Amino acid sequence: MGRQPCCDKLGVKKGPWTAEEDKKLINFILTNGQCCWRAVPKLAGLRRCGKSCRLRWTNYLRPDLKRGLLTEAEEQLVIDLHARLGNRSPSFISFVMWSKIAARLPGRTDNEIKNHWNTHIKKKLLKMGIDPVTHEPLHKETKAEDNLPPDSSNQQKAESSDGTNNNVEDNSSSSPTENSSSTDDSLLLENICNDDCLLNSLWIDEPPLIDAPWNISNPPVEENINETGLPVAWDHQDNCSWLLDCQDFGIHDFGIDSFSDFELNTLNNLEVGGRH
DNA sequence: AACACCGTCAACCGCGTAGCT
DNA sequence: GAGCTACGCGGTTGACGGTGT
Repeated sequence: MGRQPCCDKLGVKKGPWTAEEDKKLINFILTNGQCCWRAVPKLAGLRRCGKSCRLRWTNYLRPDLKRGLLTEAEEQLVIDLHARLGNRSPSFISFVMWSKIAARLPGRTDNEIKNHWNTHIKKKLLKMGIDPVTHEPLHKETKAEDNLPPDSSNQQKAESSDGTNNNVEDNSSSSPTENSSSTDDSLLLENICNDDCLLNSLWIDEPPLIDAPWNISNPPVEENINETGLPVAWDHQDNCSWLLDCQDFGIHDFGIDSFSDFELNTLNNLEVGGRH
């Protein structure tokens, strides 16, 4: 089937978002909720494609987003989840479900976690002598691959692990593979750190435990709070004081009736500072 | 001071697929 | 069941800021 572009290429703006655009998008979503992204740009008066609007919203403008570096605990969780989810694709090409991982980390986006993985965690693991893809010791990699096809190498290597890497990866060293039996999966599940229902919730179509994207009451971590009590990420907007209004909303569903006229007016009356 | 290099991350691209007709 | 539309996802790119020379 032919695939149409998500938007008219002509007249569609690309590149960094301006504060003005952000304001328009937030204003629109606060008013109308999230629906039909394709129509959003037109209705919001933006010269962007719907996809771009969705991305901007989910990765940057959502009021519940924490920003800043991942905490140690978050990082460990990402590593742990990556070890378990990374190779579950039927084709067993490395397939990381960043969105699933992100669902376990309140206030974090898949894009953010993906970036953090590629820029920080990957290097960290490599430095520790661990293959960030297989979560196996690097020195085993070449040995095992001599005798085994790539698809079946993980289990063998895991079993032959000498346990020299006493890090979080150790208990996740048996990345699932195509040949994983249900027994292997059971073993994996047993090893999951303090939430056995984790993978079930990820792999069965169950709502994620963290399923309240608008749970503004979820406090940002301390180190991400600035002197005004706001997430520091909001400082990144040159003028994002107007986002304050979002925090007070009962916007679990972001319905139009979730905030007051005053708040809407505040949004409308904000001075738009230049961004970037 | 000027330039090159590197790291980070926001944004884009294209594919897969759910859902509708 | 086929065709189409829209959305969500992971991979990738490129702009920008920081650091080193």
